[in-house]
Amino acid sequence: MTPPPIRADRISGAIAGGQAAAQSQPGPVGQLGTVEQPGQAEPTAQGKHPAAPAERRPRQPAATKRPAQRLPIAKVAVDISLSHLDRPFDYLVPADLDDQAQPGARVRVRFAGRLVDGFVLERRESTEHAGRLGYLERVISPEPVLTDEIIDLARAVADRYVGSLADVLRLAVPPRHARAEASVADAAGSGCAASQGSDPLELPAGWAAYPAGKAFLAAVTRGAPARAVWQAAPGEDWPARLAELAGAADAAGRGALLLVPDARDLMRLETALAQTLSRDRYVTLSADLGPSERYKRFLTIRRGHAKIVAGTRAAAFAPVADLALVAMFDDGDELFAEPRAPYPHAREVLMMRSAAIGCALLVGGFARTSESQLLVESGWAKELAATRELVRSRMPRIQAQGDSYAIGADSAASAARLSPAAFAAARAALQGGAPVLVQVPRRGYLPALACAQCRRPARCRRCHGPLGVSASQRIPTCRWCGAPETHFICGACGGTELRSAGQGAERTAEELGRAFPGVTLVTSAGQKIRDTVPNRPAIVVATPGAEPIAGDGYGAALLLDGGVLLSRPELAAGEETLRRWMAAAALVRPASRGGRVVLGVDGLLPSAQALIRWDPVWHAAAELAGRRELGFPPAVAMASLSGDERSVLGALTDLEPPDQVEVLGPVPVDSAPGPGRPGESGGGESGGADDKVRVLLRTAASNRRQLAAALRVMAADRAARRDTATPRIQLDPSAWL
DNA sequence: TCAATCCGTATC
DNA sequence: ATACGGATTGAC
Repeated sequence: MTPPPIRADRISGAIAGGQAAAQSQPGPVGQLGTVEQPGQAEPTAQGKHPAAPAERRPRQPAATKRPAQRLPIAKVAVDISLSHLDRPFDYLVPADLDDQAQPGARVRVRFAGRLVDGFVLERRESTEHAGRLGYLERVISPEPVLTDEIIDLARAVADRYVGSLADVLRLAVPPRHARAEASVADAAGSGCAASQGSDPLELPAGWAAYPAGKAFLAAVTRGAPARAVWQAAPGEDWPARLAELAGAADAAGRGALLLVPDARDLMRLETALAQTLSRDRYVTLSADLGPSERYKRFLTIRRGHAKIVAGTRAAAFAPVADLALVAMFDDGDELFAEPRAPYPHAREVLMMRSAAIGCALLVGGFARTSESQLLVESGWAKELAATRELVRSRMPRIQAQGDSYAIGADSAASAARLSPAAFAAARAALQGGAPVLVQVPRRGYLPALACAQCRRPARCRRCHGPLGVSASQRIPTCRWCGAPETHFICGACGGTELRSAGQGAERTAEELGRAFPGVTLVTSAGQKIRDTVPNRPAIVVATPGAEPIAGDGYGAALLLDGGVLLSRPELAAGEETLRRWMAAAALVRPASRGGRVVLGVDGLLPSAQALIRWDPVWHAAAELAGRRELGFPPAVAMASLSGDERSVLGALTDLEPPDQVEVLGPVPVDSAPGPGRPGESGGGESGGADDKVRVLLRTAASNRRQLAAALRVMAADRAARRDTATPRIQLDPSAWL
């Protein structure tokens, strides 16, 4: 794809230097043989150094090294993250490595005097490099782990997120495991026809429930580049739906890539795939497989043995052959955001991939993200949602009960801080022989500020960033632009009082146990997560994302402490809350079979309204409209520069931004959590040494490429200089403080 | 006049 | 990051 931009002055400098050094003209291969061999290079001054006595090491006899007859040049991507070195370098392929050094192979090369790893990107007949070429040092493995498609994809992702190709390739290619390499059969079974595959003419009932479902399934069968945003109906067996699409691709002899947030969802999907496809047709891929198994499966995919791949976020780069479909479920899950540089989001990777190769794309979930909504509104993707009638027939009865619990009445309920409605719904379900799901929020949210009157997150009046109070400040301050707020007025209700949000609300399983004596109590949270619960009366306490599946659906779900979720300062708090509620409510039986959901917040809140009406599209449209108005992603493009003050301010000075870029900050941010670096500075005299700051750059979405390009030039420029650190650059970061 | 050192720059 | 080249400085 597009090569990284390089400053003109650097290019001319390189050419001038090269010409001065080069004796032989850059030219056809035949002349390359005349290039001076390493062994004949004039001796350096090393032998005269007093500390190192004359030690003339006879180097490898040069005569044996000759370039390969055909395509003697290898373009190599070296494993170096520095952005000014983020381009291919040419090496000579020694004749004896000719067979092995094929495109996609891992190699080792001498680069700036050091041996570094790299990948052969392509073989060429000639070079454009004016200087002297070195030879490939060795081929680590002839296994072509990279395909042209993945190389292009990785380059595009690196450009999009202002990262280096090396960084993206580290995400895309699992570490090599030699034993695994030997154990995977070699025969590329490209010829094998679809094994069983469902008959494409017989439409599965599942997709037929969606007006556009048939058309989408047919498009996948046909290999057409259809793009859809899917809102799963309540109670939907989404793994089965994804498996059906994969089956359609398989029946057509094509590949499919299905992504889910975590290993637990992957297990469910694998179970569904097993019911649709024979075992040798698909492979699952996740980080928790361990290095050997992970690499083994990667090779299985690369060698074309399995063309249906299901996995977690890193599988977005899996080298699946002949893709007809890329799909993901629950795209709002934060696990789809890669935490390592350059922080690509799997949704974006799949979008880029489908656009590049012209395959179908499906982004789905029970809820809808602002990002998906933008895809629909911009016309890039079509809507794939069930009719209102079908939704109504499948959804449970949902009511909101405010967050004023237990007005005197039932002492058992009040002990568990359950509202009477919640208590009644739970009791009815248990009496009907069904399990009850109780969703409680995870602990440990950051303290933030909310309007005391309406409890919405308090926003900065200048840039609409979240207000917070840190330990050092007394005055509420914007976490984005740093503006202090002394006279808060709530933009939503006009309230002027602030309260802290996100404190307190913790409910334990024991409390609930006391409220329902004699009922089986199950918890699913943190490390001990339950996958399923039997169809028997039980109280199932789970944190969001850890809800077990109930075979016949839950009789009721109590969604507690939504207020805590809603008042989180994150940009997507409302959206995220609805996503979690819907994921839980989707596990409950339809109202016609007695299914009930009780929501522990004020029913007038937009997120509550969206749940009660099961209308995630309405919510997403409103959310996106709001973000347009306030200038939030994904309506705009944002870049975050963070690091120590010197690097951030320096980067800001060096940056030549395109027009219409707004700079927010810099503001101090709490130093990143995680393993701290000991021994950074010796004299701990001034506490300001590790101060981290951040600036946000905001511009129109249509300006994103230009902003990314300008950031890349800045980063390359600073990396090339000594003594100038580059801050961490994140484009459209998905986590907001 | 030579060598040790400092900068700046490229890294195939 | 290093490693190299060219310029600069310092001592004979």
